[in-house]
Amino acid sequence: MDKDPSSSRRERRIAYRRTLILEAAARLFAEKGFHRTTTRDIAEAADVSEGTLYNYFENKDELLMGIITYLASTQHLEADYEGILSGDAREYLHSILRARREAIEQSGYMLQSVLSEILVNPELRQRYYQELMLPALRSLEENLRERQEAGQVQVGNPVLAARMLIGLMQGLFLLEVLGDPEVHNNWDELTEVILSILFDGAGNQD
Amino acid sequence: MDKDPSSSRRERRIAYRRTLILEAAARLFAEKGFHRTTTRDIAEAADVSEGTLYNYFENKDELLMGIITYLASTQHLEADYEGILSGDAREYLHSILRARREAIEQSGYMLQSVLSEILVNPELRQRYYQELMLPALRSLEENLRERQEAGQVQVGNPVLAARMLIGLMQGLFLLEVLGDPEVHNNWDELTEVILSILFDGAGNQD
Amino acid sequence: MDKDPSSSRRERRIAYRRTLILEAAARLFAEKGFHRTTTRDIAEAADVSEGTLYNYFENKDELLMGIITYLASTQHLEADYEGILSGDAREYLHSILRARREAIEQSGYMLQSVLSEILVNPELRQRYYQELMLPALRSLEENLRERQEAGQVQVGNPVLAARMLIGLMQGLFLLEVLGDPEVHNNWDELTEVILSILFDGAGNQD
Amino acid sequence: MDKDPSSSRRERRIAYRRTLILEAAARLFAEKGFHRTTTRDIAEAADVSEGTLYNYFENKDELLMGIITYLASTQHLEADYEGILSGDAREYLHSILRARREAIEQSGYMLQSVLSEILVNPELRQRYYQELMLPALRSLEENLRERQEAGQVQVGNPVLAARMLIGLMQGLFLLEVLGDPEVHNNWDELTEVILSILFDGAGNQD
DNA sequence: GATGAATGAGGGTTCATTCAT
DNA sequence: AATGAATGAACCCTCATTCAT
Repeated sequence: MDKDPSSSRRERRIAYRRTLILEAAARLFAEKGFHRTTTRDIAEAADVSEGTLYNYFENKDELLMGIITYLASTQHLEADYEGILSGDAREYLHSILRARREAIEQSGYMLQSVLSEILVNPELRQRYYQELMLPALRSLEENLRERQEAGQVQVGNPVLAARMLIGLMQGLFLLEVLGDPEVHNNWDELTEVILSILFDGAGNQD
Repeated sequence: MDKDPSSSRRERRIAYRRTLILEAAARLFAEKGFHRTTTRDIAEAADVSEGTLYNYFENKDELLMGIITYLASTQHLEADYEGILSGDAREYLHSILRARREAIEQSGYMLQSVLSEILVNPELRQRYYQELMLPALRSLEENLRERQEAGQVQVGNPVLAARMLIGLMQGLFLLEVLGDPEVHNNWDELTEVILSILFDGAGNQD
Repeated sequence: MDKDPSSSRRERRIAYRRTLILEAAARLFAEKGFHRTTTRDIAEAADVSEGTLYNYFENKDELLMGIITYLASTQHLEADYEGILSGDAREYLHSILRARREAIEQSGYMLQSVLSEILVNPELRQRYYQELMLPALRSLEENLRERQEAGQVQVGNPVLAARMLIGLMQGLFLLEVLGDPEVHNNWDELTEVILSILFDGAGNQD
Repeated sequence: MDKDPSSSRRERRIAYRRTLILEAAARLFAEKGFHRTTTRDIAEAADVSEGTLYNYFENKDELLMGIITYLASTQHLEADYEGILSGDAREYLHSILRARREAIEQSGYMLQSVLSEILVNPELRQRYYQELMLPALRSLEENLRERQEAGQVQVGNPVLAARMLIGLMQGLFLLEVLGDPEVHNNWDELTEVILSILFDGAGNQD
């Protein structure tokens, strides 16, 4: 009697359903915004009833919190920025930019869905900053400090340099969301321009 | 009878009230978001009746449009980026960063109020991009191109370099909104770090 | 220009509307209970929109509170019980019973609408007790005490005798609501029986 | 195999569980009302699952019916009122008041839980009247009639006098529920006052 | 019999918008 | 132009009930 397998299959389906709901919600939030998305919309997109939503999330706000937690758990931004010291500094930055690009392609809609509300919801804002932003900033700071000590880079204050780089990437994401065709179509060349300026400087030293 | 003087005085009063409403709305939108702000909230903050709002704006959405138009008309971002070719390139970038800082201090809440909706409202997004973003990008592109032709800077593709710089500034604004204390408290030092990296490069060329 | 009269007519209509809503609500609450009555039901019965309900009452619960306040303001139960000392004691009690009967015929549905919830809603219960029950008890106590001192009646402890009489009247109201035909059809005879027992006693003193 | 014993043990367990559910429900209904009590509340209080409730009761309304039936089967109000003719009339009334007091102390919450709905639910009201009220009224009527014929009491119309007495006791219960401290704290003295007035009259016959 | 996840109809409440004054 | 009461569509959420396990 395959009862255990079947019940574990059910359990898995239940656990999976939470993710399905979260993804459906995030997609809709990114498309039309948190407030213009109704719980009915989400239920339909996730192929469950409205009531079921509330078996998985206490209320609509908790869906946003859930998205942040999900992002924090799957993205491990700090991992991206920890990198390996042994690697060439330029290659390190290159890999960061590549990782960001991939993350955005895969789950940019999640970031977008949440970013809109973060701008105007203090509670959410703090959670986002603590759980996603700060870990990323800390990892990058640390890496820059070590590389600077090792003489690989010259960034002055690593704490502020980390802000500059993270800010740069957030800003490029914003331009992408705004639909700027240059950023969208020429990512690779843009990466080159960025790397070149950041490493060699835009000043004409000749 | 002196209708013209009296009506122009009235016109001025009307225009002034329109601005008052817009500022009240923007402040509230930045604080708690467009959708959590009711027309009643705005009416109270602007010290008019709800009905009166609709004499100045067709509907609530038009307030957002109004804020964008207001920003476009008062900020003249392109002016910031046009700068003067004669000036030193480093000094030019420095002045851009200073201008951004001042603009954000004065009317950052307006940008914030609108940015949240821009992320999830295609119509608004396009308007923002066309009226504010693109002019700024174009000015900066042009300036960079001319400076590069004059041999003052080395940025590769000026179109993409402009994206990098504008993106960087947008991203720093985001970090500021998120409440990052480093960005907020050490703006001058951050400016130095940015200028140094952008001009001299972070790579250790010794 | 009859502007003042017309606006005061409007004002009167507005003030009156509150009462209309309250009466409509009470009638429905008595018929099918507070919880089985929807705000839509009330709005339709009062011939206003649902939204308008909320211009007059903060929420559905406040309708119940409003009914209690209305009862307290219109019934002036204490007045009923204050009576006139000069009057014959038996006539006094008779007039109390008559007054109760009339009050119940006119606004019994209001009492019924509220009584159901009072039994299971502590907040409402306290309000009802303080605003309606206690004043009536106090007046009756006082009257009984004075009459007893004047040698008109013999009730032992007036505080408890007041409980007995008020309890009796509440209980008869309950029997009426329960649809007991005897109480409903023979009120006058019942009054005689009550007066006779209360004054002369049911014990056979011969 | 001994199926009968085991099944009767099971039957007993089932009947017991039914009672547990009923008691849990009544307690909650008395506390916060029928409509504010969810089936989940009841299930938790009775330590069963929500689904199990529906194995014992067809639906939520049937719980109320069940409570009335339970009251009717356990209280046997008629028994209280039948009394023994041989006893002294005053003693008879005294024992009635004592019995009510005890019944209320033991299962007043059940009466309260059901009374609230009775006031606004015609179906329930009729059932309550037929199954509980009428039997009590009939017994008391009969007893009074016999005692009057025997010359023990003078109540005029025994049918109406029964209403007066039952009404009085219901009304005292209401005052108790309302939290009146006098009724609650001085029950014995109140009993004396009532007996004295009912038997000897409040009129000053000297 | 027992469970509890899934359901979806229905309810209270909000709020942008209108319009008579 | 200014007002603010009236409106009603729409939304979030609850909860009695069902049913597969």
